[in-house]
Amino acid sequence: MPLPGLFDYRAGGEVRPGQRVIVPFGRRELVGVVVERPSMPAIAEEQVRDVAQVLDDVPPLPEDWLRLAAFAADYYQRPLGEVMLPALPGPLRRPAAYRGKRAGGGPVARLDARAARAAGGKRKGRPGKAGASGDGDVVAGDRAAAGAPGGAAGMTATAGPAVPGDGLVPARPALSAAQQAAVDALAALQGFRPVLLHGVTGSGKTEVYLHAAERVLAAGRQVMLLVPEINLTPQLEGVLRRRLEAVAGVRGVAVLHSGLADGERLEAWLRAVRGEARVLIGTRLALFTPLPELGLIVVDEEHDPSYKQQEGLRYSARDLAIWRARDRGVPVVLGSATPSLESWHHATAGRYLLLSLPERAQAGQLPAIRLLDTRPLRLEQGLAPPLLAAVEARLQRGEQSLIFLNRRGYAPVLHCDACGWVSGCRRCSAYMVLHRAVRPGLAGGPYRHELRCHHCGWQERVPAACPDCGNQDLQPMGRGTQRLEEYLAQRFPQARIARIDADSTRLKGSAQKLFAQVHAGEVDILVGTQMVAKGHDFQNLTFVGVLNADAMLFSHDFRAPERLFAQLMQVAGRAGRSGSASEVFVQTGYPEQPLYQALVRHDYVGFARYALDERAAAGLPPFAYQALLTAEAGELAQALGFLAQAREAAEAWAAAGDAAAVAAQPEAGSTRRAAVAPMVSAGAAQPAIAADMSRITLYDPVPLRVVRVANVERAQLLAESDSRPALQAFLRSWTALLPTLPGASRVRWQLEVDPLEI
DNA sequence: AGCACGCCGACT
DNA sequence: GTCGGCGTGCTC
Repeated sequence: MPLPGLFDYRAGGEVRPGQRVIVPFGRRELVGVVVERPSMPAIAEEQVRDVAQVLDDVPPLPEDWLRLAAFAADYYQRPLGEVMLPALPGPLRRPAAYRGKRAGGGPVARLDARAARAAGGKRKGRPGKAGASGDGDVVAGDRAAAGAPGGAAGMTATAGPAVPGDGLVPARPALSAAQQAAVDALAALQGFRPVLLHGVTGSGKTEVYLHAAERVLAAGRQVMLLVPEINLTPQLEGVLRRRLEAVAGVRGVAVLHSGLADGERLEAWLRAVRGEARVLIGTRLALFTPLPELGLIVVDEEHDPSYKQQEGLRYSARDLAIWRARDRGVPVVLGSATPSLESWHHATAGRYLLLSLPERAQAGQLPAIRLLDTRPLRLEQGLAPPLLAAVEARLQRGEQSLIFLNRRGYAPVLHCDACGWVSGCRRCSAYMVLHRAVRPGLAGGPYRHELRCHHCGWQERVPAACPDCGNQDLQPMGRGTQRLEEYLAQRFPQARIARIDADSTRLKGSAQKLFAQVHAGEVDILVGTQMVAKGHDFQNLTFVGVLNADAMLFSHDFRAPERLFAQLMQVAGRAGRSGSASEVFVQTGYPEQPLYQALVRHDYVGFARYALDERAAAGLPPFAYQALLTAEAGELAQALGFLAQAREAAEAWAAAGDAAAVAAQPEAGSTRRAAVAPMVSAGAAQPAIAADMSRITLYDPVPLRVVRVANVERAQLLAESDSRPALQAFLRSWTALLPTLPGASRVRWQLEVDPLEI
């Protein structure tokens, strides 16, 4: 349960840490994980209840899994149960799956029985071990045997042998010199080592991962490959699957992500845990899968914000991957064309091994990027004439164009020119966005559109007239992808136009369908939000136009420039994959900005240097460590009040100096304590704290940018330190104190460690 | 998180 | 008189 602490039960005999048990909990039964066997219960013995059943249908969760969970719980200041819960497949967490008549031994037994029936007795339930299962093993065995003896040097040199047969496995391209150097460097690694693989878009990072993976597989170890969003990139999944199945066997590759049904997820998890799957490809949640023979972790597109879970346990799968690699003593490869500034900082400081792929591997040249200064231009529906001309030229040549606009809907707001009314959400402090109506019933007003709040989901019909003054001529302000699509259709009537954004891909499978149309050449102009920026190779795409990039340039989030640069590099990278010369136009009113100047030069390194200088000067991450306390309440004053209490309590610690810390931590060595801070007389009833408060900065509580969402008002308080351990020590004491504050019962609060958005 | 208890408003 | 709203408290 997401409750602090552990619960003690009585169990006879052979119950070991890592085993799952069914236990009574209040009036219910729950699946629990045995964490430790204390000699004494923490509560009166007569209150201790009995374990109802010990489950042994899966191997006990290994020690390193328990360590990982304990670390994550401690680091992110969340209950251990809350970490473990989502880390296990659903069916393994439900006691009902084991009790009652139909259960028949539980979900694992049922799954195995089904698999045995499917195998039809030929392979009589031979427990899979070390890749020795499944039909693909004939190939796998041969390749593994070829590569294994004396290391895999023979395998990874130049172009590997093409895998014969089905034509599904693409011919293996010869490695570029840079790729080869990276592969060799990875081959030389032993034990824990973080590696940053910095490769421009199209430089063939995937190929490097694959070679590294093949070597590890040949040595009989397992590989974990994390990707940001597997649902959006079935293309990548297909490539990885086919290539790795050639080595690990058809059953040797498991894929794990949140889109799977319970049974599928359980099956993939089991295959990984049992060692049948040699490669695990997955999204952030896959990080928590036990892998008995883990030999390598790869984090692809390591800068991607999707690695940060944004609800519940707000963990960073990339950061935990590095922790896990260290714990297991294996290398971890972080790959990106635009590494996070955190990773880049580590790499340039020598803490990570930096490997670079500076050129595109295949024919494709990097596209020429040009900034369109919009200030002197007259725009047509937000589009600069040179950009329209570039699209026109592509149409003439039968090539594809992509227009990138990171704003969905028709227009960001509806406006009354007569009185100044704007379409605000009644439940949020945000504008209602004008959308093309999906449900005709909602379509009223002059536009056959509807208004939608992107924060709370509220929808309503477009008013026929201004609610304040009755003016019947309400105007959409600004533009989103729908309006852009509409204009382009009118401007280029002969063109086939597709729009890819969260709205056009809401239905399952529709994203794949739209992408397939683009790949098949059935689309001339593609309009899209950031969804189109990731991962896709559009062979016939020779032009990318970027609109409204400046909006992000001036966001108040200090990470906005980093995200913008990464996004622009990514979207620019969609062009020119086939080798024909291609162009990227970025419309901006600020072409002199260093970010844009670096973009034109494809100069990540220059951008990173500039951005890191700014971060250092401002004392921001990666030069500082942060935690964000957020409070929600019916009224802003309550949220702010609670945060003020939280801050005052911490400041009282600081005022009391370290004396209380001395009292709180008798086990700490006295010399060390004396060195940390001078002794100050302890206040009479100061709560104890075991942190060096002189290294903690607490900022003023402030309302969130969108202060009200669904009638809840929100505020936040930032805590910062130049020392991660100091921050951690402070957070431990703070989270213990927060529930005892008088304002705590009036708000919902939440602490986020290493927040991505502030 | 559930699930109980518990104490005040709209129905049969 | 009863169903049911969600505030508060507990779960070894």
